[in-house]
Amino acid sequence: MTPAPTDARERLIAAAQQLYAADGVAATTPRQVLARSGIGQGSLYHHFPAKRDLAAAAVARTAQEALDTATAPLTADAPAHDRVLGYLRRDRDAVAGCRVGRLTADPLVMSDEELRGAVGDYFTGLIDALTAAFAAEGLAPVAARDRATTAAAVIQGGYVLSRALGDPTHMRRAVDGLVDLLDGDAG
Amino acid sequence: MTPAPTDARERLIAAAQQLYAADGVAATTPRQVLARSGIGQGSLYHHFPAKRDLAAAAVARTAQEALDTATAPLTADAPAHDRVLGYLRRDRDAVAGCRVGRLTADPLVMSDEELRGAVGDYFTGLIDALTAAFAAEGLAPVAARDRATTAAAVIQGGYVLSRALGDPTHMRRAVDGLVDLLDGDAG
DNA sequence: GTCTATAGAGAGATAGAC
DNA sequence: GTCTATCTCTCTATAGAC
Repeated sequence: MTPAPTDARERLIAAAQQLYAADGVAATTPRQVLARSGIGQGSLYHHFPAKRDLAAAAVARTAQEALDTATAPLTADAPAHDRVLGYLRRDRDAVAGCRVGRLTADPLVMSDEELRGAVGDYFTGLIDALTAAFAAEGLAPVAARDRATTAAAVIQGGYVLSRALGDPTHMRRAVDGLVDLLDGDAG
Repeated sequence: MTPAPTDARERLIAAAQQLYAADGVAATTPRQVLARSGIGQGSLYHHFPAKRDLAAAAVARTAQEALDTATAPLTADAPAHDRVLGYLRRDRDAVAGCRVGRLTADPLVMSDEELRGAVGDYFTGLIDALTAAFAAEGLAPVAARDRATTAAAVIQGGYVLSRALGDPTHMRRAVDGLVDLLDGDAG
C-alpha cells in the first residue's frame, strides 16, 4: 500500500514549472515553490539537493512538453503546407511569452550547461521538424533549413513583441506577414 | 571650477546598462553597479532613491540608443528595399541577445509600468519605421504593417535562437530565409 | 555630493526530531 | 520521507560623518 513514491517530487516539479513560466528561474525562490506545492522545506531538499537541481528537472520537463506540443501539428497526417500553417496558427498565449524562449534571458539557466542544453534541445527539435515540413514541400535542403529557422524566429519574435506591448495582436500580425510571403502574394 | 555635476550619475547609468545587458535588471544588484562604476554606496542612493529609479534611467537610455541604432539604416537615403535589407543584415552580436528584447523576460521590468513602457516604445518605434519602409515599396498599409511586424519578429526570434544554441548562425539563417521570401525566390 | 558603517528582510541551505 | 526550526549570507536601503 505504498503511495506513489515520487508524489511530492512531482508536485514540486509542477509548482516550479508554473512559477518559472511566470517569473523565470532565477527570480523564483524555493519558498514560493513550497507555498504553491504545499510541500515542506525538508522534502524539497530531500528530493533536490539544491535549487539548481529542481530547476534542471522542471526545465527539462517544460522543454519536453513544449516540444511535444509544438511538433504535434508538424507531424500530423496532412499536406506539408497545412502542417506548417498548423504550427504557425496554433493557439498561443502570446502576451505570456514562450515558456522556453524566455529562459534564454535567465542568468541562472544560461550559466548552467544542463539547463542551457535543455533549452537548446527544444529549439533544435523544433527547427528539425519545421525543416522536414518545408523539405516535404519541395524546398532544397539549405532553403528548407533557412525557412524553418525563419518560421521559428517569427513565433519567438511574435512572443517578444506581444509581451513587450501587452497585446496578442502583434503575434497575429507577425504570422500573417509570414503567411502572406509563404503564399506568394507579393515579392 | 565645478566638475560635471552629474558625472557620478552618468557613470552609474552606464554601468547599469552594461550589467543589465548581461544579466537583466532583476538579477543585477546595486553592489555590482557600485563595483563596476567605482562609485560609493551613498552616491548611488543620493542620485537614485531606489534600485527601480536607476533601472528606469538606464532602461530608458538603452531603449533610446537601441532605437536610434535600429532605425538608422531604415531612414537612410536609399531605395526602400535597400533600407529594409540594411536593417535586416546589420551587424549584431546575436549570441548576446537583444538588450531590449531580453527585458520582456525580466520580472522587475514587466511589473513596472514605466520600465515596461520604455521597452514597448522601442518596439513601437521600430515597427513604425519598418512599416514606412515597406509602404514605400508600394505595399498597402495593412500588408506593410504585417510585414514590418514579421521583420521585427524575425530579428527578435533570431536573437532567441542564437542565444539558446550559442551560435550566431541561427540569426543569419532566419534573416536569409526571410530575404529569400522577400525577393520572391519561392512561394 | 560622497563616503563608511550598518540595519532589516529574505535568500538558499542545513539540522535533527519524528 | 517529511516536518519545524534555524543558520549564514547577501540583498536593498538608511544613517550620519565629512
